[in-house]
Amino acid sequence: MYYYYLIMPVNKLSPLFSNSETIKCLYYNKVATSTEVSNLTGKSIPHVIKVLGELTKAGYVTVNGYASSSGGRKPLVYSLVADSHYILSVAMDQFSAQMVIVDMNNAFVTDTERYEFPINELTPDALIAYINEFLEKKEIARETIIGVGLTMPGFIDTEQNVNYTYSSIAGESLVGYIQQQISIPVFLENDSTAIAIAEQKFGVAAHIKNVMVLNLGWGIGLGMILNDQLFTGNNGLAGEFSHIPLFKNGKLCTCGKHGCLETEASLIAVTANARQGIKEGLTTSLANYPEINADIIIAEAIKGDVFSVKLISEAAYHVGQGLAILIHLMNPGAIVLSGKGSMVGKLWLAPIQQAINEHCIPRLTQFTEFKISDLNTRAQLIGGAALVVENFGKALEEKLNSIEAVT
Amino acid sequence: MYYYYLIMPVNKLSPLFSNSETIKCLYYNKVATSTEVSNLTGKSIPHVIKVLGELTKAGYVTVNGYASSSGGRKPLVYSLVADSHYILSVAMDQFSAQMVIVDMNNAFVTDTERYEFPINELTPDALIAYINEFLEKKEIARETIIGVGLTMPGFIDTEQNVNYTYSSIAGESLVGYIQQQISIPVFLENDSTAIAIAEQKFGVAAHIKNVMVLNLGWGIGLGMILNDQLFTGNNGLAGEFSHIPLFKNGKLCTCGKHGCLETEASLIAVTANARQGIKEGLTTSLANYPEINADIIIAEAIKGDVFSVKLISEAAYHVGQGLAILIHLMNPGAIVLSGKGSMVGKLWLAPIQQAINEHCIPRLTQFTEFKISDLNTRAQLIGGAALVVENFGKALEEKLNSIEAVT
DNA sequence: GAATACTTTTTTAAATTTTTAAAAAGTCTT
DNA sequence: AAGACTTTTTAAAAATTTAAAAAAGTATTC
Repeated sequence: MYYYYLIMPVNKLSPLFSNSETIKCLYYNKVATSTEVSNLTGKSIPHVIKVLGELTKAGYVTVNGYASSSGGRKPLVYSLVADSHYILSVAMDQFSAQMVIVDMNNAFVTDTERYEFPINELTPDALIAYINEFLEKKEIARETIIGVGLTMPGFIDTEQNVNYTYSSIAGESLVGYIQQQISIPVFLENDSTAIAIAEQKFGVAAHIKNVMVLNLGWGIGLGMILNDQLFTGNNGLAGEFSHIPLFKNGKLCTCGKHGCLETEASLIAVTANARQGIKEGLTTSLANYPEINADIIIAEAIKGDVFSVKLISEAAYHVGQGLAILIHLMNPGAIVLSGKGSMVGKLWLAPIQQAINEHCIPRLTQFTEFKISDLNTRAQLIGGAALVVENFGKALEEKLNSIEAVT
Repeated sequence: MYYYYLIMPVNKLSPLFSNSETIKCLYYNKVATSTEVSNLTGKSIPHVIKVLGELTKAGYVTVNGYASSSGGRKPLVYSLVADSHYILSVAMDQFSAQMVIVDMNNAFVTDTERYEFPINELTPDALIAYINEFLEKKEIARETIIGVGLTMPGFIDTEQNVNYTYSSIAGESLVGYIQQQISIPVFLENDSTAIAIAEQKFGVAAHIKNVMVLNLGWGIGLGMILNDQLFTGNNGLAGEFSHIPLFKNGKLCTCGKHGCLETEASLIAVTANARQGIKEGLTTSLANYPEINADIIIAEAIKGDVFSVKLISEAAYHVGQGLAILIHLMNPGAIVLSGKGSMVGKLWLAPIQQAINEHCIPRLTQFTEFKISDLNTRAQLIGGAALVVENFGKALEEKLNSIEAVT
């Protein structure tokens, strides 16, 4: 089992790289017929059938019987062999990392574990230790893991594999270092971008050509799907929705500028406003807590605390102001509320709509639909796994190279 | 000559449609070697050489001798036959239409004529009369014109071929009507989008993957090049930069909303501010005019009138505020100042930079370059012609169909 | 309820396209 | 001026697509 890749002649495997489009297709659709794969990959049916046959022989793909037909020959149904490979998804936010292992049917095959630490204190070696600990605990053979999807906040340059914001963990060449230490290919991506991928492939953004996916968390991230593909800008830094200069409130933002959207609309701003309100002696159930945080405000808002609802509504209205700009510029087919904050998506929706109605040309708004994510807190983990699938060919190749280097 | 298309068997021509990528490539590069065409179209060299041979035989392409080589066999240089076809470009703004005929080397082969009228009073029949008048005056055989590129301001849905803003001239099916009346295929596009195409293909935006092209005119239009291709949103309505809600000035915009960028930054706003200043008795050479307009203010600003410069600077600063948002969202490689207003591009640049410095995260600005168009007032006309080239295959097909219908 | 018409998928064979390799044509250095 | 190196073009092989036929169903009709 361990020597699987070694026994197989290298040049025998090479067609697999070019077949990664078919693998992606099956991963995102769970099951598919040859016609469906043909339509999705843009390859001809005879070619697709040949590829599927090869992949079946190689153990990546299996036939699941026949699908029904509206009249005509029943098509064979193909799917990936769920346990042929696994993916480790590592989803970080400012204060923790969540890990889970995903199979080739996009199913979580382990519990999700959370490791807590402030992100800017994390070292590569500490992260490696967490990953090793997790893998040993879950008793998944390292050789079956095709790649690690590492997703985190920050300005991430995916060409250079660098996180400019948190360079201690993902600075220059550190991704390469981690990859080498755990002997599994590692793919790095921004958290909001990962969430956008998840929503596009498995969420409410599926099959919409142009989508703005909001990551409602500590800040307000934005992942953009334009013309059915991820848009990350000229240097991978697009989507800094949080820091668009929108207010003349004089409030200093963490980015060093004044009046960013974040200063009025993030959960950090909401928490600050809550503290101010309590200090002023407002009637609110928040006053019963010794110390408050965003989770508490959200919880109380759901329970119906008027002040908490007002706080979130205000933030949401400001987000809506920003979205009005986005709609004018991008004319998107949909805007998706995702990320942690989407758990209370309906609380956000009304004030956002209000702001849009006030600030948008009606002719434009009619084309943009609002949707609330149903992936909940799993979005980033799913996106991280999809990131590895997107790079399946590359992952396989790197795995081969590393094994070749050992022999 | 007249029956050229009829003599040729229809199915003989069909490969030409699929060769339109090669034609586009030659049109945009003026001259190109087989290797260049191969790289640009993504087709293999043997295939490109075959296609070029066919096109040469059909009279579309000619060989221009050999290019120099940095070491190695000299490549053959191909170009389009300049007079094999012509394009009529019709560029409208709010008050006039400019027309010119362009050959297959992207050269203007006639003078540019201007027809004046308020755009919302123009009828399709009037436009048809202007076009016919122009064509007869220029003595260009109608059969050699492969298509008309019609570009104008307004919310244009390129799927439906409808201008929602000025529907009297380009409402439902009116484009089809014009096309039928003049027996030449017509292609409709937004003015700012046309300018963006022109800048990408022939201007300072060439070879940059992600570019924001500003159309500085009566309003402030925006055409976006994302991942090397035009982005027009889910319904062709993207780029409404003029109407992003940015101010709390209470000023009513033509769009019906308050506080649009246009209310502070357009030439209309500049003119209003100028009148106000004159009324207040400020010292300015503008006071010498019985009635002022944007052209006069620009002229006086160039001459050095302090008040005029201040007016334009203020507008430019506001444009810069909007651009700061754009940079955060899109992380563009370049921002191009184009359109009529770019004639005084340097006047705009300093205050825009000022605003960017104040409102943008420095890490982002370093990746975005500012450029001033060198296409001047020709940008929209060039873009209109390019629009026809982009649809060359379609144009040829429609021409064929219309001739077929006659026989 | 069997025969026929219609759909849809799969297979087969032919045509096209692309890739790979080799040959031709040229430049540059020593 | 010869040989090493580059680049384009041609030729042959490999891969992919297109078109057509065959296979396997479903629905309808008499």
